[in-house]
Amino acid sequence: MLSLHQLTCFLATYEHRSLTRAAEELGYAQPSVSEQIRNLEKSLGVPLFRRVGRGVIPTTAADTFRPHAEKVLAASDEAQRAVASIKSLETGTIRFGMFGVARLYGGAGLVADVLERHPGVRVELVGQHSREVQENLRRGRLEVAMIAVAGIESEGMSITPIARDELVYISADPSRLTSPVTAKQLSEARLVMPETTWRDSDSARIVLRRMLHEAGYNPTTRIEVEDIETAVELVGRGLADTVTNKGAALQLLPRLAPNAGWVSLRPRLYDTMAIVHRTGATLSPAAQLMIELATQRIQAILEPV
Amino acid sequence: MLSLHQLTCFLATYEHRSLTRAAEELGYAQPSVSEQIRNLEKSLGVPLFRRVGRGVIPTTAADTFRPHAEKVLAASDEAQRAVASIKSLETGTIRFGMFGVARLYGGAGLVADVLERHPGVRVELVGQHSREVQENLRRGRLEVAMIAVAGIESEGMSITPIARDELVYISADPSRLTSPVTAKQLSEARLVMPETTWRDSDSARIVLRRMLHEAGYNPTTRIEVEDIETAVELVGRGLADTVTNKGAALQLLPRLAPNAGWVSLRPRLYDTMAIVHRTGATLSPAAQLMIELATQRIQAILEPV
DNA sequence: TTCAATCCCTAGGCAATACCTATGAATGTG
DNA sequence: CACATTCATAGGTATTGCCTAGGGATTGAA
Repeated sequence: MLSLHQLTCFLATYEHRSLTRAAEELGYAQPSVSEQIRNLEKSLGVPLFRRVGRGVIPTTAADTFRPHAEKVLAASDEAQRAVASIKSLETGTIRFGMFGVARLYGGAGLVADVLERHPGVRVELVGQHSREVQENLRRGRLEVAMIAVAGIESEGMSITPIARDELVYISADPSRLTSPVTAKQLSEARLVMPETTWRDSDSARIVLRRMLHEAGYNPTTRIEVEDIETAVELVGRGLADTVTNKGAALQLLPRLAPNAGWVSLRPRLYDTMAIVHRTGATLSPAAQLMIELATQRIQAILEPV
Repeated sequence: MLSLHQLTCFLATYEHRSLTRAAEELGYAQPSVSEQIRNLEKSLGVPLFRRVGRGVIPTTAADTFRPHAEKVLAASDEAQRAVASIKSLETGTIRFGMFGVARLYGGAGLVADVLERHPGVRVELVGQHSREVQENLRRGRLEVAMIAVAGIESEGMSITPIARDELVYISADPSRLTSPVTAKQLSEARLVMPETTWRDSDSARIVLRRMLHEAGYNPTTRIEVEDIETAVELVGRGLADTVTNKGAALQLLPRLAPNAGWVSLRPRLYDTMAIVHRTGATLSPAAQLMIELATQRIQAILEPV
């Protein structure tokens, strides 16, 4: 079986025309190099050097072999170098899980931050929703993610809360924004809610349902849409009100529903943003970088926990 | 220290997304592959796979590493292949296809040339006739050959003309050699022709038949023999005339028919000598050597094309 | 929920390999 | 003819590669 070590010994010997000097250069004893060359010759089935009194002389087979050996070692170096630059985040792909709303808080800026520090890198923000992201985490397709969690569930996962995001009531009707909205008002409101597909596992919805149940009401929504932008736009047209994360509201209202406003709930409700990864996993430098940057961004916008 | 074996294990694991299946493919126990991957990860300083319940999942570092690993192994294979073909020049057998007449031009000298450069080698000149040689080429029993071709036929074969050999009229009767022989004279002559067995596919005969047909004559031969030496000898005895390659005539006349002479045909006809091998084949050093030597020999005697 | 199957890891043992030092044999050199 | 240099061999130790056996975790089905 050919080995890279044999090739190294071969090239040193070829250059120096001497096993002794090759061994010196490589820091081995002379018989060790001798043995490597012997094994290489055996595995190739061709003598590579003629042993003459003073030193060794490469055969024509060695002449032919040399450029190939150099190419193999060069490719090997290149392979190591490629991985080393991954390690130092010079190139490669960083994959980070992020649910829908979080991208509003930092998505584009996060990518910008990463690219600014590591211009060669590719960035992927994966996941439409925190639940889906969680699934990918569990299956190992994602190393780390930032998601919204309703509680500290999911065993096997290490969840580190980094910020909380208040849930607020949004409406285009100023009369409904005069004071904090109660469960009763909420149950009577005409609501448009986003994230239809994930309605059962969306953490904001879970928190909301819990609050309503405790007050003895059932959640009812008039309209179901998939993305929060659409929901906010509908609010802007006065067709319904909605409840969503305050951070998202602050960002979207001026653009999509300038005539609408927001007010807290009573009692106040919060969505928790957390960094999640498999318990016990050693995080890669890429993951650690993303955690740091994402945390900074989120905490600059929301209330740190 | 990086090793080729680690790369092999890595690629198998990467492809199968499973240590167990990689081990199966490579014929090892699963912990052995596991250990190789672990060592590779250690030496690269980067985790390559995330171990998740069912199988393993490559990290982005692994994605980056993979093409490099493949390149290293490819270079290694190439290195071994290169030496293997060198080896065949030093210990193996060089087999070269050559048709009957060509051996007159260089056969013995060619073998001498090869042995002088590669004393350890065995040389075989294969083939009685260009047609038979072509058959062996087609079946892959010969890598390369020098044959006479009537045209550029034979799909799948790469044909490189290297020289042309005039067909000349040979006679012991000086009166028939005073001027170039025409189709009419040819059709009226008493001819002895060699290569009886291959009469239909012999390129010299094909060229000759074509010329006669165009002039409205049918080829008729008085005597058919197998080898050209016999034919020339019969010409020397005045029993018949013949048409053969000029190169062969020049070589054989002094020895076998000193009283005979030759004259061109009108119009002049030529037999083409060409190097033939399977299209797309990578020629071994042995083959390249033979091509070079044979071409030199032939072109020293005949007119290069 | 439970159970069996799957898959990876760890542990411990054996064999092969890598490397060392010491020494012998061959070949040029003074 | 000694001497210096260089490679090969011998023998011992440490490391590595590979194996089997068994444990823990995840997955998919009952």
